[in-house]
Amino acid sequence: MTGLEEDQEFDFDFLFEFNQSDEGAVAAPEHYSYAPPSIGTALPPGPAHPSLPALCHDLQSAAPGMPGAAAGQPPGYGGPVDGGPSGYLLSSSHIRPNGAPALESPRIEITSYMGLHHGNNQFFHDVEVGDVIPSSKRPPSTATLNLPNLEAYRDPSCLSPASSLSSRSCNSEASSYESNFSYPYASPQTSPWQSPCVSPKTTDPEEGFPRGLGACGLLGSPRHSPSTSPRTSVTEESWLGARTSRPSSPCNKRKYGLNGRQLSCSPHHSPTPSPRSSPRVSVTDDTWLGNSTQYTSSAIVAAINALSTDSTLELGDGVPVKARKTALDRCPSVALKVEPAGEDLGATPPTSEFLPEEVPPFQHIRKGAFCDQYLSVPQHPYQWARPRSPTSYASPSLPALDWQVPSRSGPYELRIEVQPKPHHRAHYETEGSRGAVKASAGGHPSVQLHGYLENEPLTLQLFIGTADDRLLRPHAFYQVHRITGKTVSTTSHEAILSNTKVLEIPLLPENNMRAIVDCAGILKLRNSDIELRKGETDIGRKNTRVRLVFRVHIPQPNGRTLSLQVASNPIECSQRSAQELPLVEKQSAASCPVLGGKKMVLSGHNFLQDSKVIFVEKAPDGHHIWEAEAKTDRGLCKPNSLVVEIPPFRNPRITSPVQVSFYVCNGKRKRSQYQHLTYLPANAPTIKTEPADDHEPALTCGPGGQGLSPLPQPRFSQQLVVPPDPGSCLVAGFPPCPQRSAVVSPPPGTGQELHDPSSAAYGKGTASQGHGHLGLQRPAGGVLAVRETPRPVGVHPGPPQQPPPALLQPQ
DNA sequence: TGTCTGGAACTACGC
DNA sequence: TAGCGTAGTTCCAGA
Repeated sequence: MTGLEEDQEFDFDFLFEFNQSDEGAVAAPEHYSYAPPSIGTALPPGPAHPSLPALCHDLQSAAPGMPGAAAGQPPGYGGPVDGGPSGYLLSSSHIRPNGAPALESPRIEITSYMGLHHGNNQFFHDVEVGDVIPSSKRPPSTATLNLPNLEAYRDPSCLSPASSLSSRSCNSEASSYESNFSYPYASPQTSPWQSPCVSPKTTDPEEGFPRGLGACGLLGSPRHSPSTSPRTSVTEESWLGARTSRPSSPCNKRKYGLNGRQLSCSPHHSPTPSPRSSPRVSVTDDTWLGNSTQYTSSAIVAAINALSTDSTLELGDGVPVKARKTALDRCPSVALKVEPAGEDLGATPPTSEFLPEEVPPFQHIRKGAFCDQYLSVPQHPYQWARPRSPTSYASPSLPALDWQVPSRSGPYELRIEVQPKPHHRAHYETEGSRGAVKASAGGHPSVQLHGYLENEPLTLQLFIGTADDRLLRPHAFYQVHRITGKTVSTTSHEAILSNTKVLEIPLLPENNMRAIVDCAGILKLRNSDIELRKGETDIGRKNTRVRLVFRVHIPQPNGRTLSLQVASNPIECSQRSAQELPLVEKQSAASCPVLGGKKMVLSGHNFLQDSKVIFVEKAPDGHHIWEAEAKTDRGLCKPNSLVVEIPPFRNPRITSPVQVSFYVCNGKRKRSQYQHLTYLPANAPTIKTEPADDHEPALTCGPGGQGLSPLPQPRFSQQLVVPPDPGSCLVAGFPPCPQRSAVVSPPPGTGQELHDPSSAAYGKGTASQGHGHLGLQRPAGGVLAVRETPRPVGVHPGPPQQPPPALLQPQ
């Protein structure tokens, strides 16, 4: 039993409206910053209100009442961990913000992970769970989150035969470990860790295995190296036995129940146990091993997810548990070889630079676990240097990847200048790279940080995020893939944050803080591998849209760090979808008089003569209240353009704008994503609708303007919400906030120009969809950082809820 | 030779 | 339960 970051246990189950652009970012009137605990502790608890002064976004360490913070310990994951039981156990008197009694918190039992417990790790000298929670009170199954072993989440027998080293990236073989481990990464500005740098061709398990992992029995595994291509590794073949020339394609194909969950395991399922924990759910993944010092929030996220899903599932509520036989009986034979420090990129500070407490032993392990994925890139003038200010980036309070971070704050704005193409065929691990994501007009996407006048370079982080109706978060089935080669001009660097591969790209002042992202591809992970991860509830089937999510952390003079984030337009990554599904890139109108009749030109792909355009009005629960087929001008129909006549709305007497959706249908199951259009009252002044382009601001009546983006943005969750009454949507629970009418969509890729900081609060717009509840952080800068636990609220068993008073503000 | 890319075969799943 | 369509995954081949 080892210490577990208790900060994972905090349940940010407070529901706030949030403001997020359709770019997946949230505009912020104030700095979204991360401050030392001292700042946060000074913040009095209070209602989340946008008018509040800048609040410290420092969930982990800044929360008054949080043990770690109270103890005045240094910021870090260890802070809350040291807090003792309070972080784990929910007071029986604890009441959720919405008034609902909190469920008794499940406990998490962390199985000892041999070789990883180390006194130097701040995690491991903390209070152990076992010390806090009597074993008798621990649910035997539900709350027991096995520590991850090094088993891949995919069937080793289906290891990537990819010949491309570059394709063996994050979640290829090596990625299996990433799903279980995290490591602090080297960042030019932030990370005190050097870049993991291991020969991608390392194949010798024994040589490559970190010592600590050896304790897990992995060294004895007959399994092959994760970095060893099946095409080249005789050893692997020998271990795996003869593979068919065409391996049963979806080795772990799963049957989906009505709810998409696995009903049964195919007999063809790989005998290889799936990874035992979801990186997004398992405490063991994110927190236990990983983000020891930097991403406490991720740990919390993982814990919340784990408790809100896994626990529920395993508590016997009838929800099938996604699990296969675990890897207890077999471990992947992986080749993990730690390269000499500083090799990567030449300028990465060697590990030895760091104090022991900065680099817990398992960091080496972690690093080694992923070394295979790190490929050398051409030297670049920009050097990945040690962070100039440890306080600015060693902060553990950087937002987790699934936190909603604004794209603009103060003078700064992170903006996608060139959006990626709406289609990019992701490659599998078994394939070679399919190249970098490109821009529609050629070239590559570019991102620029505006308002930054310093001479210090920054790091642009890139990861693959979701593009569904829920809050932006790292995509479980896709990972960013670093592209290298002659055609790549941008230096990049890989890191793993909370089981998500992050590409780090320098933002250089000499380039006007602009980066051309020509080094980012997209790797597709097999659905079966991901879905079978413990606690993973997302399904990969037809979940093929992603977004590029860019982040930058800007050190502030006061020692805080300002984080900005912006997400690209959705990218369809499926080959089939790209070939068959209609895609609406642009629409010429974002609104229309209620009586309809207006012509609208749709631009996109895969339009057919018999394509239909269906307008629908959705109820909050998703049901269609109204449907109408628009008249299409077949004569003007082209594969990439479609002219339709907007049908009249069902109710011609509306008094306020009503947003509806529409999609192009090429036949059964061949529908485009929803686009949006706003019906205006007959007597309402006409809102001029200009031909849309990717940067055209949306109209003010909801995400209808999203239709201007190549793909519709999530309807409820990703927008910027400006409630008419700022407080009306801040009540606990899901308020009857007029989301649609109050939603303002910023122009794609440009942040939140329409954002009204004075009235906006960050909340969750997906309430009606019940996708999850919010975890809310109140940043010191006054901006509420919101995250969503992407799990159904209804089955939330109630993780230990110890909301930091200063961070979670019940209304 | 290695990478990128398009296409299609193969398999599993759902209806 | 078989057939069919759809979707995911893998492989092939050419640029």
